[in-house]
Amino acid sequence: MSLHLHDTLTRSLRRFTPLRPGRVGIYGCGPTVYGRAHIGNFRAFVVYDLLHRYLEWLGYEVRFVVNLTDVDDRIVELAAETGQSIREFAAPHVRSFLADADTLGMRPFDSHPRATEYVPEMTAFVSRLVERGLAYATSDGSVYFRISGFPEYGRLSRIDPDALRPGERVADDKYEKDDIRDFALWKAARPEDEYADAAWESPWGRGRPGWHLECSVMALSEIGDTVDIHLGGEDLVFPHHEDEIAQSEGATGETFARHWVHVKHLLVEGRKMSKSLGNTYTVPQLTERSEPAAIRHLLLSAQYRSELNFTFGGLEASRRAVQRLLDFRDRLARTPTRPAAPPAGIEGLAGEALARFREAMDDDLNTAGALAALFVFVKEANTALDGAAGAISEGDRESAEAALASMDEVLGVLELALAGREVDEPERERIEVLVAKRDLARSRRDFAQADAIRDQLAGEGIVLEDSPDGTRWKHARSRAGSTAAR
RNA sequence: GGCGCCGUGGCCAAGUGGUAAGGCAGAGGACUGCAAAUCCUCGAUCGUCGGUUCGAUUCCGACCGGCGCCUCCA
Repeated sequence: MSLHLHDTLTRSLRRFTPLRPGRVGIYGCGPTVYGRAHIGNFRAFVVYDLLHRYLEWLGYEVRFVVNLTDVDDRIVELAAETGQSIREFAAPHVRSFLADADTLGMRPFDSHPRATEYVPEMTAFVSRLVERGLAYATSDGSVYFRISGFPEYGRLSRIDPDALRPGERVADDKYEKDDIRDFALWKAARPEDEYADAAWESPWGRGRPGWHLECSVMALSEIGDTVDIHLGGEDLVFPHHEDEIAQSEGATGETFARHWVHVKHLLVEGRKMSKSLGNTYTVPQLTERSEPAAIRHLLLSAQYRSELNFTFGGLEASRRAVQRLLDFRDRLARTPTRPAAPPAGIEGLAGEALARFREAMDDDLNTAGALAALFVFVKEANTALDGAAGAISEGDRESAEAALASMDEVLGVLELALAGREVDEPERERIEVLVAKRDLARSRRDFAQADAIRDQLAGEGIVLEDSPDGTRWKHARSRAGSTAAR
C-alpha cells in the first residue's frame, strides 16, 4: 500500500500523490491567537505534526505551513477592551501556542504566516475577485464574495446553497449583501478596529480582512495556487473551507487543494469541551497532572477521524504505556552483544513490526494500528530477550534499536519521554549514592532500611529494579509530570 | 429540519464475510528478601431486532442510545 488519506471532498480514501513528485506543500489552519489553545485544539495540531513527520519519514520534501490568525472579531474586541493593538494583544498567545506545541513534541513547521503580514496580498486578491465579478463592494466599504458566481459552492460540505437561504428577505439591511449567503472578504473598519490598530487602507476604504480570505491568501502566497493537502478541524469544513475553495478557485481558476483532511473533535471525559463545563484543559494544566509524552500518546491512541475521549484515566494509562516503551528501550540498551551470540530472531521481528507500522500509517494515519505494531514488537522482542542467554547479536540489537527509533520518529512519544527524564550529574550522583547505600543494607539483609530508601526515592518518582546484575533506577515519570498519580 | 459520525471485554481502541490487534486495569503462575521489570496463562458470541449469505461483528434495513457540523469553535 502507499499512503492513502481520507479526502473530505470525495468522502473517500484516496491515494496521496503530490502535484510535484517527491515534494509536498501543505497548509493547515492554525490557531486564532486570542487565548491559550486547549487540548482539543492540540489534537488537531498533533495530527498535523504526525502527518508532517510521516511524510518526511516516507522521504518527501515537505513544506508545511500553519498560519496564525491574528486578525479576527474576537481579537479586535479583546484587544480594544484592554487598550492594546491586536499585535500586542496577540503576542503572548503566539508565544504560548509555540511553547505548548514544543511541549507536545511538535516539530517546528516551516512557516507560521500571520494574517497581519499579508494584508497587501489580501487586498490585491480581493481586487482580483472584484475584477472577475465574483466580489462586490457595498456602500459602507465592505466587500463580499458572490456565491451565485461560483456554481461549485457547497461541494466540500455537501450543503445545498439554495437551502442556505434563510427566510425571504434577500436584502438584509444590516449587511446590504446582494445575497444573504454571500460572505465577507473585506470588512469596513469600525471604530474599535482603529483603536486596536486593526485597519488598513484598501481600494474600498479602511478595513480589515475577513477570516476566510486570510487563509486563502496565505496558502496561495506561501505554497502556490494548489496545495497538496489542506488540513483543519472538522468544524472548519463549513463555512471556512467551503469559502476558501470558492475564493481561491474563483481567483486562480486552479484546484485549490488536492486533498482535504479534517480532524475530528475531541471529547473530554465523555463530553464536548466547553467553557461552561470547565473542561477546556490547556497544556500546562495537563502537564501538572501527567507528562507530555503521555498526553501525546493519548492524542495518538485513536485514529484522527474517530472520536477520541480524553480522560484523566486514559492519561494515566497512556503514561504507563509510554513507560513500557521506555523500559524496553533501556533493556535493549543494556543487553550485551556478542558476535557469536545465536540470533534471537529479533531482527526479523523488527522488520515485521516496521512493515505493519507502515501499513497502518499508510491506511489514513491509523495510529491505533501503528501503536499496536509497536507494542507487539515490544512484547515479542521481550520474549526473545528472555530466551536469549545473557547476550544477543549485534544485528539483533541494532535492528531493534533502529526499528524503535524509526517508529518513534513518526510518533514522537519516546523522544518526549526521554527529554523529560534527563538528569544532571549532581542529581545522578545523589541517587546513586542512595542506591549504593540501599545495596549495602540489602547485603546485610537489613530490609527495613533498604525499603525505606526505596520508598524515599519512589516518593520522588524514582523506581528501583533489583536484578542479578545489580540495582537499576529510573524515572517513572518526567519532571513535567511531577505530581502524576502513583 | 439538512448533512454526517459512532456504539467492539472494566476503561481506551484497531480490525476482518469464515468465529476478534494493541494499551491500561484485574486474576493466577514463573522470577524476587519483598518489590519493580519481564514472560506465561485466563476473560468479549463485537447496541437491539430483522434481512442477504453456506456463513456477518464485518453488507442491507429498522429501531434504541451517544455525538458532531449547519452560529468566524481545532
